[in-house]
Amino acid sequence: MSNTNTPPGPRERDTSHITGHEVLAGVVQVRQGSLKALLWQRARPPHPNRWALPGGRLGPDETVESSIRRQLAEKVDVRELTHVEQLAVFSSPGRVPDKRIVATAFLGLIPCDTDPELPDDTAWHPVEALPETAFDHEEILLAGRERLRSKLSYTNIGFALAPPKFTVSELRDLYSAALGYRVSATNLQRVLSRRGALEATGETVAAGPSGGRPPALFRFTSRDLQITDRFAVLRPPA
Amino acid sequence: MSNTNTPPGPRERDTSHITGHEVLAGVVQVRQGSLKALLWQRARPPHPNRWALPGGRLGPDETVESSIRRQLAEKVDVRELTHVEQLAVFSSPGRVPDKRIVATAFLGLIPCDTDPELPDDTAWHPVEALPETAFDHEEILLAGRERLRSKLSYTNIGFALAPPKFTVSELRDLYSAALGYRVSATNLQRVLSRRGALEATGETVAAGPSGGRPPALFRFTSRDLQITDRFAVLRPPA
DNA sequence: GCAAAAGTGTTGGTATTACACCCATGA
DNA sequence: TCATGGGTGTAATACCAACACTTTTGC
Repeated sequence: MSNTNTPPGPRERDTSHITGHEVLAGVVQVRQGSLKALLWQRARPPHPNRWALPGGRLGPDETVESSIRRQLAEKVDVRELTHVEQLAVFSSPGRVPDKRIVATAFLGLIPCDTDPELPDDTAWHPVEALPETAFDHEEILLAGRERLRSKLSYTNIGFALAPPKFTVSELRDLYSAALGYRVSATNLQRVLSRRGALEATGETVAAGPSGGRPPALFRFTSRDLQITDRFAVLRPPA
Repeated sequence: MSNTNTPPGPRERDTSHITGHEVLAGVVQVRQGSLKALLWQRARPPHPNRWALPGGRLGPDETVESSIRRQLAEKVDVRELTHVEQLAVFSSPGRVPDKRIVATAFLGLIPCDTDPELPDDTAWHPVEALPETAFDHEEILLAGRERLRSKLSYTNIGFALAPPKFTVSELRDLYSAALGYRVSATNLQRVLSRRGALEATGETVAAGPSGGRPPALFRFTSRDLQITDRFAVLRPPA
């Protein structure tokens, strides 16, 4: 198994058996009513023209968390990333041809009110209709979507998809896009309010062009990830 | 940053900047009414005499999953491991002195009716009162306990701690030990039955020496991990 | 019979969904 | 005034914990 891309120089040994480590992130955002992922199109082999997740090699003096944040800063502003979390390690020996690279995969979230400047090779793609992806990046992205969908149910992770202030209707549209099915605004507001994750700002905005009652603006009480529904069952005694 | 343990030979370059990868597992079992972890005592530096998690270097042709199963087979029989799952990546540059080793951590579960033969340097220790541990292994173990506690609430993961057949009282003791608080046998049976995770075998066993009604034997309907409480809220429409 | 342990019935409380209904605005 | 979307009230259901009660054994 020789490395066909960067042949070893005269004084270098073949290090293809040495495990390299990369970090990758499935960065998603709700845009135009559906969940989109940030992908860049590869120019060079392997997998030319296919779409890949942002990421890169782990540096010697960084954790996987700091590494992925550093590398994403080249694609999107770090301040725009409202949440980053580890997903899993992907380590099939053949996941990258002719090399041995283990990947630590992350989920990254961007609120819907920001529209980062993207490099020319980079674009948003709907997660439910991905283009041809490189390596195992589709699997990583789908794992990220599953994680997001689960956490929408028992945490306040919605804050990471939402702007600082929003109407319940806007929040419902975000949840619907991420979950893939229609969510009731009525019940969404009640669930999040009962759990103390949501609060009214007291402000309202003007009604839309077709009329209707002017909606109130809400915010998440915390913009850090919190588990709001610990212990569905078998909870410890009070 | 030189490697003080295996100094580079004459023709070798200093590779201490190259990221090595290891796999580690927090292997736990309920023994004598409390959750115990499998640890081995280090003889050599770094951290001599401290207790460490089983694991080792990732091989060139294996995934992290197959690697940890291979390495655990040296400590405990793989057939005795009823469940193995990834926990997280631990990657602080200083987590192992003088080396750069990224670890993929796993949680491993062993049912309470097996008592593996252990090497001389290996022993079970209560997770709530660990001895002095090496590196970041205590953090890994506590993360594993948290994962187990969470999954006891919304999956059938109890199967991995229990023997093939058991009474509800025995199962209650397993859950109590793993969760760290008393669980009601009455409600435990009802929750797991309602979810279809538990079923009666039809058999009963003799009562204990102090009398009492002879308990019935139950089994888990599946011995693969299944999420039994998907979507606590915001569930998709029927 | 009595103590002990297992298992069932029942009740009160809470969480959640669905749906009816009221509210406030633009046209 | 009416259509429209926002928001509240409420009923039906399901789930859960706690506890009373019954069952079946050993002594």
